Amino acid sequence: MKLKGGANGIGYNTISNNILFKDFDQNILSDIASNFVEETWPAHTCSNCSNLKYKFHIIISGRLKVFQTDKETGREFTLFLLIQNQFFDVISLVDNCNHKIYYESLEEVKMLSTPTITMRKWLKMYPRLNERLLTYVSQQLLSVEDYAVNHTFFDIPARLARLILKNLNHTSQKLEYINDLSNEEIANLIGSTRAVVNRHFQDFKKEGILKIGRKEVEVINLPLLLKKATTQ
Amino acid sequence: MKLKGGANGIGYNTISNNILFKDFDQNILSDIASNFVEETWPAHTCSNCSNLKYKFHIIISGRLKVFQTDKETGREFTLFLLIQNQFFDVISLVDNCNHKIYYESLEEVKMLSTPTITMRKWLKMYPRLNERLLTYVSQQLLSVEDYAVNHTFFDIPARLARLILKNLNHTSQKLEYINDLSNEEIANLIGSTRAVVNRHFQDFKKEGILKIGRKEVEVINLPLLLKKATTQ
DNA sequence: GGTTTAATGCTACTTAAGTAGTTTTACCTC
DNA sequence: GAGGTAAAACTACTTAAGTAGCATTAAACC
Repeated sequence: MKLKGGANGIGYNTISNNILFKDFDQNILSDIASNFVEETWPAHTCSNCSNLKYKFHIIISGRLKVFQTDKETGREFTLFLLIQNQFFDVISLVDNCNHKIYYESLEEVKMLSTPTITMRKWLKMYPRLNERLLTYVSQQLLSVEDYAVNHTFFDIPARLARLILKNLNHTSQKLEYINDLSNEEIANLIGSTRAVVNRHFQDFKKEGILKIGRKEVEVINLPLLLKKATTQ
Repeated sequence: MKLKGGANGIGYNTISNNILFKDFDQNILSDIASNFVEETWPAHTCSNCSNLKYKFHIIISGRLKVFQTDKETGREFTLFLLIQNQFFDVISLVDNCNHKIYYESLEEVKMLSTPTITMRKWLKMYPRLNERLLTYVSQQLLSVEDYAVNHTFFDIPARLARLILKNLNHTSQKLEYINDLSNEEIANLIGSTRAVVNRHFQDFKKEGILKIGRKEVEVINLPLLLKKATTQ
């Protein structure tokens, strides 16, 4: 499962193209890459923060769901879907708070990992890293803020419409990145439940807004969808 | 309204005690302090990001509400209540995204401000600043995440109970920091409305959990409140 | 091709959040 | 102490989100 990330391997390529280490000297990059190991999580591998507390990860391929659960009801809420070049967990890098969070690979996910302690050493050595992590965390903050605003001000049809619009490829009229998700996973993204999401998908179909296949969504009437996204 | 922050004035004191600049050399601190000006916002002064886009602020005293509004319904949602030594807006410092957000002083608020461009210059000069901003933004991320989780998993009584517990002084049994807020402002904090918050406050009173005066909350039965906070 | 499994579709019901509107209370000011 | 104002308390109503349970369909796998 683990391979040493050699100077010319996938590790080096990932590191050198990553926003964090972009424009670092080549020999520094080699050194950094050699301190990362490659990990592969098969589809639907689950983990929680306590297992990963002491490691920092960079995704190479595949989608990783970052989520919270309510033990009482079993409901999930997806905070982020991480893809290529994104990292986790920045929070545990910054301070040792007990940030309870869960991870699941939606398909096979390849990633690089290095001990938190190593990453902290680099943060001291290369101050640029702090700046870049700051940009990344700020984007995450905006993303969660967006979720909070949507959940507070909009009903499910509007939240569903906004999720679709956010992930819409305007040339193909189809969804990118979340197109193959089940109703259940869509519900987790907008903070609702499968049955409710499905109910509104049916409405959207009847109103001629969407064409919905199995794990596939296509927008038929964009103006109507835009209207759904703003008015309750 | 504006005063030059002199080397021995309130500006210098605020800067030198702030987490951002703590342990900087005294002459650097003086230079930094001299680039800040003091501002006073009377109670209930409102502003939005577009007015403040080019300035970075540090609160000296008073509470500043950071919020979003829905124009349709007029509802508000409070993201943060900023107090002494906290800053805004870090996001506009990091990238020039159009982060739409509003500000309102709950009472008279004193703060220091400096142009964003000056702050950016310091970030380049003193890399430590990035590290400290990163810690601050990470905390904000956790705070918004907490809001999102609460809003997704818990009903109003639970969210209300959790808000009270988070702000409870365990020796006095009274609320700190948000004790004098109206039902309306409490509602904004948990993403609900005044009437609903009041309804559940009445229930909490009847159940002997809280004693509620005008703009004052006291916890009578802590175990029951804890129970409300976890079960729906 | 037949069986199993998972996703989707659908119906019926419950409940709590939101809304509107009015009444009462406390507080502040003159 | 009277009058005005803002917050809080209360009543009645509407609606949509959530829940449960089952039916149907598509895909996956022997």
